[in-house]
Amino acid sequence: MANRRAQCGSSYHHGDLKAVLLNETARILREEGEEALSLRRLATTVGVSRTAPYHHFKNKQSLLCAVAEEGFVRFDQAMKLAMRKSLAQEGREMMRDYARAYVRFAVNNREYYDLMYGAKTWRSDVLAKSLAKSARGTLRANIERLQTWQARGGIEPSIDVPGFAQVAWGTLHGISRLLIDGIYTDSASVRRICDNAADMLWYRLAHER
Amino acid sequence: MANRRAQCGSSYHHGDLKAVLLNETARILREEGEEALSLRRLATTVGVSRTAPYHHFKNKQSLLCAVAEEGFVRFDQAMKLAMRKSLAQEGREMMRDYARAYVRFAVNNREYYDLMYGAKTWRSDVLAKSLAKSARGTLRANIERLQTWQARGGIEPSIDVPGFAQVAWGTLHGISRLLIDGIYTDSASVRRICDNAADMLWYRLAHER
DNA sequence: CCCTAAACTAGACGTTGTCAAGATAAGCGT
DNA sequence: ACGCTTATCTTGACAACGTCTAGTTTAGGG
Repeated sequence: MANRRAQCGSSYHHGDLKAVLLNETARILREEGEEALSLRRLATTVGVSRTAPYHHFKNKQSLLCAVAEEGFVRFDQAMKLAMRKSLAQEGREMMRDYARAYVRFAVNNREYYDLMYGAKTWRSDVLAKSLAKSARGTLRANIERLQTWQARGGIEPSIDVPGFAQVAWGTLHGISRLLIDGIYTDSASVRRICDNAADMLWYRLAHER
Repeated sequence: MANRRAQCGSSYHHGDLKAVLLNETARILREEGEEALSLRRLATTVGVSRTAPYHHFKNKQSLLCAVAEEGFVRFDQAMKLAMRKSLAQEGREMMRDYARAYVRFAVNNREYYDLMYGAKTWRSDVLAKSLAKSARGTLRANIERLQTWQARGGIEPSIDVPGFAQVAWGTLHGISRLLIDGIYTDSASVRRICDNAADMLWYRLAHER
């Protein structure tokens, strides 16, 4: 069971194919782009026959959804880590840290981010359950954190927190997408863009209407 | 030259193939999605051989870029029309109108919007020139409009207008994408989301730091 | 009226996603 | 030790795709 092909020379069973496929898929997406990913080439690269992946994933879309799901796990980890670091910060600086962390993850892990919030992923019914669970869990956690914060007096009581969260998410998502897709004319100053956005969001949170 | 095949029964030359291809492509994208678009099926649907489109477009990507370019034209028209209507408005209401118009266009013309700001379109070198010209022109026009407005005293002088425009674009783009891709949990209240975003943007514009 | 160029077609090649049928190996109870 | 079940992997096949090459048809200017 624990004999990998790479170590064992040439065994019929691979031993760890599923995990290897997930990693190699992410690598190809990152280094060569979505167009370059084909199941056949993937299988060949990994050293396995063309149809072997079908014993671990229903089809190509299912493989991509699995990669997306791993992306959500990594995203949660990255954001938790970033938040832990900036706990002691004052509000505005905390918002800046959050924005930077979000966009940094998106840009540095675009192969995952593309899948996490890609139209194909969400329109496919393959992972409708577990994927939506991961994703909506992330959003809900954010909203609850803000509401706790509001209850403690850190945020104006008149603010509609869920509504704000929607807009904040939209803002960070939009900036990330424009950066990833190479549409911003000066994508050099990512940090400045993030801080501008964060300040705007913080304004909205901290001021009465 | 003016004999269309549809009218003329069966002439060898189609007469209007390029325009028909552009429209039919948009229709397929809108009604059946990106995955359903193949050059062969497109050609067959239009009543022409498989390779006929290649006499009007270098390849599939080139066709898609042409559709995207038409999208930019439509976008400019739609936004100009919307702006003309809300010229007399006060600042905050004007911003709301702008946000609504932007998102409405994106959602109602998703087949164009997807291409206009899709990664494939921008990484492809086919339309690097004319496409980038359309797109960046749109953004620059926005910035200049804001700067004129600022010079007249409608916007705080301390505001960095280009920086603001980047963030505003990101916000509206992000909201549009989340709506189009079906990721927002309650996409029913588009108008409320837009107004929230617009108010936040307006706050940033109208208040000293 | 012919001739050039534009528009279109037919055939072919390599690649893709996926299915069906068969081969192999691991792990289990006996 | 042995056979059975089941997970895993392979080979062969099919239709659809993007695109290339070579040939065919038509329009319009000299």
